[in-house]
This record gives sequence, C-alpha cells and structure tokens, in this order.
Amino acid sequence: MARKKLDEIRPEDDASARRTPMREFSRSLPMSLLRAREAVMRQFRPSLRNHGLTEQQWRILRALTAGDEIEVTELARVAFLLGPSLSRILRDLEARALIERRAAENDARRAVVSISAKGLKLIEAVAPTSEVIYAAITKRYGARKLAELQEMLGALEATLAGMGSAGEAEVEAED
Amino acid sequence: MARKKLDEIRPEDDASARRTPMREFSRSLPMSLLRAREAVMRQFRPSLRNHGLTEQQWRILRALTAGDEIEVTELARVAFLLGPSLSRILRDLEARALIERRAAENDARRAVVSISAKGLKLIEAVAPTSEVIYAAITKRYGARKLAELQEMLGALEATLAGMGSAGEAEVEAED
DNA sequence: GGGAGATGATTAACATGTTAAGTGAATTCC
DNA sequence: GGAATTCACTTAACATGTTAATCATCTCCC
Repeated sequence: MARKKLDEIRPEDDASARRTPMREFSRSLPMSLLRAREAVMRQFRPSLRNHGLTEQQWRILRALTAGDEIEVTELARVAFLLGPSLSRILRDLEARALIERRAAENDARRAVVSISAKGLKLIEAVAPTSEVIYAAITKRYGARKLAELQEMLGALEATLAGMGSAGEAEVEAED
Repeated sequence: MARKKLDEIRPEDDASARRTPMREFSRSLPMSLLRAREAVMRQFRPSLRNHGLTEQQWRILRALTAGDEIEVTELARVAFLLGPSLSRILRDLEARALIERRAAENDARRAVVSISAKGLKLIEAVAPTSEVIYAAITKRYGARKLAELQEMLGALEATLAGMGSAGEAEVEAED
C-alpha cells in the first residue's frame, strides 16, 4: 500500500535506460551539510590532534567548562553524543585524569561529571588556537553571513524536529 | 611564541574563576552543522535501515547510478568517503552482489566499480521513499530557503578550501 | 631497462556512530 | 511494601571515521 503510493512520485525512468534520476547526488542536502562540516573540522582537527584530543573529546571538555558539574545525560545532550559513545569517552577521559566523576546525591543511577584541573589546563592550552581558527573562518566567510547561516541551520533543525520520519509507514506495510 | 600571541585573544578569564568563556559551546559552527545534518539524516535512516542499507552504503549505490562505471578513487571523491571506509564497504557490497568490480584496462592498480542489476533493483525500491522524505523536507522548510542554504554551505566550503589549517603553526612551534 | 620515487588501493589500529541488550537503581501502582 | 515498570547508564556488536603503514603497480629518469 505504501509502496504503491510512493511509486507514483518516481519520475519516468526510461530516459536513461538504467538510471533512477533523483536529484543530482552531490547536491543533496545531506551531502552539502556533510561537506561543509568536514571543511570546517578540517581546520580544527590538526590543532586538537596536536594536543591529543579527538573532536568528541574536545566537545565534552568544552561542555564541562560551562558549569561546575553536569549529569551524564545532560552532557550527552549538550555535547550531542549518544550514550554509548559518551560512556566510552568518559571512561578514557577519566583514566587520563582530565575529568572527575561521582554519583549523584539523591539518585545512585545518575553520575555527575566535572572537569579536573588537568583538564582545565588542557582546555586553556587548546582554546586560544581554536579561537584563532574560528576568527579566521568568521573573517573570511563574513560575520554577518556566518550568523545568517547558523540561523538557517537552526531553523532547519527546528523544522525537522516536528517531522516524524516518513520511512516508518513503510515498516508497517511490511510487517 | 605561538602561545604568547594566541593568548592575547583570550578574553579575561577571571570573571568566572575557572572558566574559559569562548563562544557559547552549543552555538559553534561545527555544532550547528552537526545538529542540522543529524536532524536531516534522522529522517532518512529508518527507511534505509528497512532496506538493509547504511547511510554510506546508500551514498555509494546512489553515486554508482550516475554512470556505468567509475574508478574507486573517483567514487571516493563523489561519495565523500575516505579510502579505507570505501574499501571496506565495497568489499561488503560486492559480497552482497550489489556491485561489480574489475581491474582497469591500462592500469592494474586501479579498480573500476559498477552497480549490479540487484543493486539497481534495491535502489529503485528505496529511492521513492527517499524522494518523498526529501520533498517533505523541502516543502516544510521552503524550496527557496533550502536552495539558499545549500548555496551558503557551498560558499562556506569554497571559502575554507583555500585556508591551510591554522593548527599547523603550532606543530612547528612544538618541534 | 632497471631502480627510485610516485600512485591506487588495501590493511591495520584505534576512536566514534548506531542500535540492541544488559544492569542496577528508582518509581509506580496495586 | 513488593512486583512490574521505568530510568540512567553501560556493554556488546557491528559499521564507519581517521591516520599510518603496507603492497603492488606505474612512471620517470639515468
């Protein structure tokens, strides 16, 4: 049922004998976002690497500097990491003594994490370089344009937040 | 030396006793791009999953429908995958008989890949759903706004392409 | 034409993304 | 007040991202 309906929107597919046209692949939104993000991260990664940090580890440490303590779940939300990834990284960062962890007061399930003095020192060593890079990007792209881009990205995120994934109907049809 | 110069741009850091302020973390460009892309992919992933494909496998198959044959290096560029990732995925896709691979005519180093009939069939089963999702996103976000966003993303990419990563200076300083 | 270097692809090793399952602790609800 | 459920976090398993190393070919140049 869902199949039939979906098939209706498929463009004629005999034009090129064995191709499903679709949008030209490299211009799809996911690819545009992926390439843009990679172009940005390519600027930051070398500096992080010089300090022995991955992008995700940096995100976590950066998020921890925003408050004294934070629960793991909240940290996952802020650093935009899935639970399993966060678990592994926290284990490693704790082993490197860059963070500290303790149980929450009223709930033994929850863990509370904070950055250590050593972690702060590392952050302070990396942050200046990151700021320089960020400033260079802002200057070359244009501060106003950058702000506009970020607003459009936020709007996209907000737009999609209210969209249940359309692929779900298909699952039901196949059950 | 690099340290001293970089330190100059660090804002006063005694305001909060133990924080390096920087830009509010969640509003950084990399995070904005990451969240936006994730919001988009969240729409597509369930459908791909229902067909036994990951996002990257889909990218490869999609890229292969654009031409009869393509060299592995060119495929990596188009699908925006690093060589090692592509190597692994091609091995799996070949094992599943979704693609075919042969050596190039004049250069035994190069491999040439093409999509199989089975792969094409799979693409044709997935594409309609993807189109529906893409159309829904376009409609809700606005076609004009979406085009503008993609143009700005492309411009960002182009801007950064000409930027050697700033972290490199730091390496030299530490050698 | 043969050896040094360049090139295309793969493999290795480690870190993360992603989904599912597991574990222990709190909540609910009867 | 205890069984069932929910919740926070972790583990497990597999796929990919990332960098370095390897391997086979190819090119160039003497």
